[in-house]
Amino acid sequence: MSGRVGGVKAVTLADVAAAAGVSVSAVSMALADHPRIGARTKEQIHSLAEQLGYVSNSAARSLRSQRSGTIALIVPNTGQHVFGHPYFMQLLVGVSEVLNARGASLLVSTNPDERHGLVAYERVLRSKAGDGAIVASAAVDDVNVLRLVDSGLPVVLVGHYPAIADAVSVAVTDVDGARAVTEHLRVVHGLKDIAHISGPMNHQTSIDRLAGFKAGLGRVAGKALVVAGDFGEESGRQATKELLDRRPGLQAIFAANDEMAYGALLELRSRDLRVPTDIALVGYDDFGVSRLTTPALTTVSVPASDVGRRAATRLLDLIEGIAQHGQETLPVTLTVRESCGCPPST
Amino acid sequence: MSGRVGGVKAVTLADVAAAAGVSVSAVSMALADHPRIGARTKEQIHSLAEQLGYVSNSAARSLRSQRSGTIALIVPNTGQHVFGHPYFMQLLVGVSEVLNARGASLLVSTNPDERHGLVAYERVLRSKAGDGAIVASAAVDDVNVLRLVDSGLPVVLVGHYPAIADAVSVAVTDVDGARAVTEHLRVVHGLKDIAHISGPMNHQTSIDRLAGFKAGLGRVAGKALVVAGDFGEESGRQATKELLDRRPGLQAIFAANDEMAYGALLELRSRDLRVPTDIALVGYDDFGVSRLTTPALTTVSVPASDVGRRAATRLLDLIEGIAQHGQETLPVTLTVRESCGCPPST
DNA sequence: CCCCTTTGCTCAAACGTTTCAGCAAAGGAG
DNA sequence: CTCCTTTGCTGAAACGTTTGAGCAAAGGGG
Repeated sequence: MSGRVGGVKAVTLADVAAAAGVSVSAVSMALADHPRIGARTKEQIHSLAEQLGYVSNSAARSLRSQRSGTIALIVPNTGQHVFGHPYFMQLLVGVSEVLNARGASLLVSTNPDERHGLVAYERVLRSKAGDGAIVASAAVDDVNVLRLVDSGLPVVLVGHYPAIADAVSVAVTDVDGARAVTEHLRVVHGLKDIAHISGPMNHQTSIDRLAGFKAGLGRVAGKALVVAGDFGEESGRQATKELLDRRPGLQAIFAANDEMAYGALLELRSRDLRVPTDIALVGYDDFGVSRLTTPALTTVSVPASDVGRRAATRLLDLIEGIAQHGQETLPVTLTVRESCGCPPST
Repeated sequence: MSGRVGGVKAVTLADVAAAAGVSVSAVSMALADHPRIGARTKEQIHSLAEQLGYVSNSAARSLRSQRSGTIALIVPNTGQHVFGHPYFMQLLVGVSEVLNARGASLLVSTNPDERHGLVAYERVLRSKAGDGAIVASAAVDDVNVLRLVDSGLPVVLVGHYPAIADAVSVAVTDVDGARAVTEHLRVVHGLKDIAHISGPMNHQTSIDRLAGFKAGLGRVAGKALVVAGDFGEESGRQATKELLDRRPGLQAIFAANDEMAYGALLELRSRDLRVPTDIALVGYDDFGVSRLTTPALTTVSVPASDVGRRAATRLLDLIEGIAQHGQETLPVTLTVRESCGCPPST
């Protein structure tokens, strides 16, 4: 055993060729199952390669074939922000499932810090480290997304980007979901005074959910009270403070995601307001633990892993030259639990 | 704009060289800040490269320099299993933070299916796609881990591997944590009849937490009741059913992770057993939402993102030739909330 | 004024693959 | 027996980079 760190002596095509007594090309072609290599030779080379533990060098292969076999998941946010949200876990589940099935690798690229929106894109885009990219959770005003799409590199966007009409993207019916949950509060529970804690307004998701909220209010929309958060739990708590101070008799809060709803729940608890008796609360996303809180949170279920699956599938198809067109939209579903005032289901 | 999919014309060193009127080597050396290149030339080349949008081709660079600038996070489980656990999110947070800071990329490698423990390792190990690997959550009897460590490739193991004494690893004080939480139940709350829902016993984490549990029971250890789960919520629920059926007057349940504790909570609720009045419940991990359940879950906080940070740091150091020795162990902390019987903290 | 060092660059090889053109041998048709 | 096709392989080039050797010019010491 060599004392050098990382001193693994790699087996190359040349080693296999020498052992088999044929040329390097023959080995390469045999392993690629090229028709012009004899069956006997192929068999021999295959078993020899196996025996020697040959694995093709991915750098050399990529260089020569202009194909890395890797796709990048680009998230223009810091690591903390990204992985902190269960949404990305679900997305990753779907993406990695498809990539595994199709023999591709996954490069996860996040931004070092909030300033350099560029970095995450560029690293992958230019260096050819990935054959294509899935871009998740970019701000609507992020010019880099546009540049990336325009560059001709295969890219699938996660989410709805009205500004980039011809992009290939996979989104969910956020407007419908937000309207549905709002209407549930208004129609089923007869609540009129409903406030919304929105996400950051430079994200389309926030815009859509806000639009759905307003639509769901129907003709009482004039009373709409909206405070923006940042999708983080603490911002949900802050927003709730503000809402309660501004509108003491508030009947319901619709938070644009579950994490902010948790923050709201904490604040409501600390003010001894009972959910849903004193005030109803609903969230959005339905990741992980919404059903474990007390009361269990009524929310909108977003099929994030399906989104990941579709995004990965379409990206791989795109890379393989199968044309993909426009926006694909997956439906969300209203998940009624107790925090809206409905009775607990067993 | 070319009509071809992915038809991005890459700018190479040769293009920059031509524009600058120097050789390719000069450009390469200038960009690498080699001392034998004149200051004026360097400056000119740098601005020209910037202007043309040159980004080095990562495949070519890797091939020539035998360095990919990428490290792999290997998780010998399927995508679903991996990302489903908040533990990995936290790990990823730490890992990606360090990698970003040090200019490395992250390749996430999971297993296509449970059968082929090999695949996840091999893909990265041999193809040189990664300069090193962080292995998370492997079973203790996984021979591939041993092979990987023995291969000489830089590897950092997450967790405690007694069988591989000389491996570089980052773990947490699981035995201490489990003992602390058990002792809390026994000493502070005076509970004697405590059961444990363990994780799968082919994981060291489960073994350590079980050992800590037994240690924490002290001389009442004879009464120890243990049922194994699989770290999933549903298995926690099943285990709880079994425990309650076998020991009706049970005073407390210590689940080896929070997810199984959630499952236990669900089962206890459905039997109208009140926590902590009728029975105490504690978990382990403290990810995300343990404080949002009702009652808030007493648990042991595992600094998973710190583990990720340390693992990544040590791996990069290892790759750079800075020797790393043996096991590093990070402390866990007991996080007391309400489910053990302690009063709620405001 | 000559020789030696330093400076600033160029040349060429190498990393491990894939792929295309080509060539020898074998087989088949006439 | 000759010519053409097919079969089965080899040789060489190319992908874009890094790097060590080498070379010309400039500078400095004697």
